[in-house]
Parts: sequence; structure tokens; C-alpha cells
Amino acid sequence: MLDIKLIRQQPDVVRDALRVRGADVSLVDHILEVDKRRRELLQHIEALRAEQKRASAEIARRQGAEQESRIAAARDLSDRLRVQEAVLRAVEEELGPLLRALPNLPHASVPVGRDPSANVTVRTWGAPTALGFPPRDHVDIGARLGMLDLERGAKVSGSRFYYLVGDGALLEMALIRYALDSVLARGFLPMITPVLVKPEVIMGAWGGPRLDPLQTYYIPEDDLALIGTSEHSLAAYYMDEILEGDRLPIRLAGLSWCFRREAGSYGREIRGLYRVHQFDKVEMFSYCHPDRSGEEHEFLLSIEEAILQSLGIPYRVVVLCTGDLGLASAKTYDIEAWMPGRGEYGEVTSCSNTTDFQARRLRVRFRAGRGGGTELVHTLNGTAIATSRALIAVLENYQQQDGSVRIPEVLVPYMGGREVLRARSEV
RNA sequence: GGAAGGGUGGCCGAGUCGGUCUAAGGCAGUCGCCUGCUAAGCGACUGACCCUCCAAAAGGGGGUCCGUGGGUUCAAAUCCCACCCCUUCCGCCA
Repeated sequence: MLDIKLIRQQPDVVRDALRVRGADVSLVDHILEVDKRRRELLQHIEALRAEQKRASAEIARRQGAEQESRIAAARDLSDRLRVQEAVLRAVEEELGPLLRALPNLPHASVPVGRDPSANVTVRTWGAPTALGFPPRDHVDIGARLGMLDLERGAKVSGSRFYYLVGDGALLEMALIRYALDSVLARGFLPMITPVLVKPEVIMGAWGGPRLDPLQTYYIPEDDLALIGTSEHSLAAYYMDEILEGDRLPIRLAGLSWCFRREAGSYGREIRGLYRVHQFDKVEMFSYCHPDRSGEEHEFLLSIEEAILQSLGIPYRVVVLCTGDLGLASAKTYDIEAWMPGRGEYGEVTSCSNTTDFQARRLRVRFRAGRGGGTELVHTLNGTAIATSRALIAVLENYQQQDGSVRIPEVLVPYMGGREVLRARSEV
């Protein structure tokens, strides 16, 4: 959410932001008009309330007929107030969704563009793996090694669900534990979070005026939604709180299942683990001082890169253009790993600075110093590891001609010292 | 799921036959006095949010906030209804 005062004072800044994102610019004028009505009503109502308080105090002091006549007059005042308050409520119900529909302002360094084709590659690490034989994709590799059972996933839960079996399950846990240890070494506090949260939490973190039905699983009986990432539950950890400024930055690492409906993507990436309804992820999350969110963003990105480098997976870093940014984000870096089975790079992590956008919606503030006022924190998030896609990258880059898969060196200790995954007897 | 009790300021806690509640008192904190220093003692201060005045800052004025949302009333921490959360007991259960 944006600051209504910013919209009032610098509407052109907001209009420009909407324009480069390809959003509806007329929203700004609509908001300004409703906001003006709201403030006029509010002033009127507050004047009436002040009068009512005075009248009420006077009634308490009087008695008998004098009191009766004053009560009659106050009754009229109360009636007028009741009517105005109903109008105000209606206006606020109009304003709220409009404000929540606005996306964050893109940072000045973000390239302007309509769609992913305008994203810019910042740097590339390593060269696409030269296997020396026709690569298999992770679906074939996983099936031959008995690690991945997509058919039974579909039987039990439908398409885009899967079972990780045997070494598949072990490799997943190794990746998680390795990523966790990597961020632990950098001072992050590990957390396992709720995966069912109040809709307000997901809307606050993801943006938008309501839950996105295309992406979010929602359980109406309990008014709870499944998180799409622990970014959501971590962003809301300090919801409605005022933090001490000297505690910042607060760096959390969340481990959770992530759930995505992926409705509206029926034709895309239907094969394998690339786009699934459920995966697990270690997510880095920072609450930081507004002056330092830029450098914090680079810090999170550097950790993502270090993890991929240590795993020996070639990748490139891409900065998303204005048209491809998520609603909440001011700037996002994606890392795309080389995936031999696809013969192209595929997104494996995402790292965003949401500035004060999530903080405003979730009301997370900090106190700058003693006696000082409060200010919104900046929040950032980045993927340490998202296992379904990390699994693809490992299996496809480390495959060998005979169908076996080498285990990346850093994962060997997490796999009980084993160095190669080979086919085992059928499950 | 059933029963009972409870949710008040940073923390503890008083306050319900409605009306200076502008929320007592304590603790903690900040500043000052005292003191060789510390402690004790004494004194003062102490939140969040919204609207508005001011060119702006400082500051002033008004409003809201006693779990949440409704309702009754001229007036609600206080009365009524619904919901949420916490505690204890019972049932079920990893």
C-alpha cells in the first residue's frame, strides 16, 4: 500500500509509477476524489462529536426539566451524527480497496518495460554445463532413479502434485538443511511458520485489494488461506508491532511448504517439477531500516548467489523490468539456473525489496530513538532454496551418461557421505 | 467439540446498579535535585493513530483507541448480542 499523503502531495509520481507498470493511471484521480470526500465528511463528523461531548458533559451537571430539555436537543445531534457516520463508512469502504489496488512504486534503478522480454541480465556465473551427451530432463532422471513419482502424485492429488521417493526425499532434505546452514552462518534466525494464515496476511504481503483466487488456496470454513511462501508468515510475524530501532536489521529464515493454485497456467510447463502446487522453500526475510534496504537487498542476493555457486550450478542474475514486478515489490532480482533438460535458464530464486509497502499494510513500525516517533520498516525477501526447482537444477546439471547423478560436493555430508545416486530396486 | 473463568496503557493492576474515566495505584523508563560515587529518597515527564491550522519546522486545535465487530442510550471500559483469543477442566487426538 502507498502512503495516502504521497498520493495527495505528489500524484504525478504515483501516476508515473502506474504507467511504467502498465496499470490503470485513472485510479489516482479516483482515489483523490474519494479521499477528498472522506476528509470533508470526517471534519464535519469530528466537529459534531466535539459538540456532542460538550453537550453530554453539560447534561451530567444538570437536573430536572433543564436536563430533560438538553437531552432532547442532544438527541437531535446524535441522530445527525448517526446519519453522517453511515455515509463515512460507505466512503471508507470505497476508498480502502482502491488504495489496496495500487502497486508499489518501482525503484529508480528498475528498467522500464512491458513484459519479461524487457528484463535485464545483470551478470552470468559459469557456463551452461557441457555434458557431452544428450541430456535427460529431471522427469526421466527421477523416474530411472526411482526418486520422483508424478503419476501417483496425479492419481492422489491431481496434476502438478508429486511424490518424492527414496533418494528424492533425501536429496530434498539435504538441500533444505544445506541452505538453512548457509543462512544460519550469516546470522539468520531459523523459523518454521504456520502455513495457514488469515487472508489479511497474504493480502498484506502480496498486495492487491483481495486474495488472488488464481494463486491462493482458501478455506472458507475457517477464513484461512495457505501461504504461497513463508515470506507471508514472516512478514506478518511483527504485524501491529513497534520494534526498537537498534534491533534492525532483523533477519529471519523461514522453512515452510508453499502452496500455489497456478490457475490460469494450465498450458504452461505442465511437465515435471517446474511448476507445481506444493513445494518447500527456505526463505530469507529482513526487516530493516529504510535507509539501508538497498544494501540489504544486495546482501540477500549475494547469499543466493553464494548458495548456487557452492552447489556448482550455472546461473544468471536478472533484474525484473517495471512491467514484470510483483505488486508489492519496488525492485526484484530473479536468479535463473541453467537447466540442461529444458536447454535454457529457469527461475530458481527471487529476491525483492518491498520497501515500506508490506510494512504499511501489516503495520510494522520501529522507533528510531528514545523520544523519537515511529516509522515504517522496510521489508525484503529472498529465496535461499526452493526445492522443487533446485532439485531440477541439481539432477539435470549433475546427471551422467549412465543415468546416475553425482551429488554436489557440499551436499555429500548431508547425504550420509554418498557421492552418486544410482537406480535402486523398484518401489 | 462441551463447561467455567478471563482479555484495561511498555508491564502489573483498580475500575460494571452508565455521566469531570481527561482510566486510580504500582513497576519500568527518561530528565532533574540530592550524593565523593552508587543505591535510596524527592520532583517532573511518559503511548499510538487520524483530521486540521501553519510556507515549513516547532507548536496549537479537534477526534479515535479499555480483545474485535455490531446494538441500546443524550452519553458505554461499564448494559445487550455475535465473534476471536487466553487459562483451567472434560472429551478426542499426533
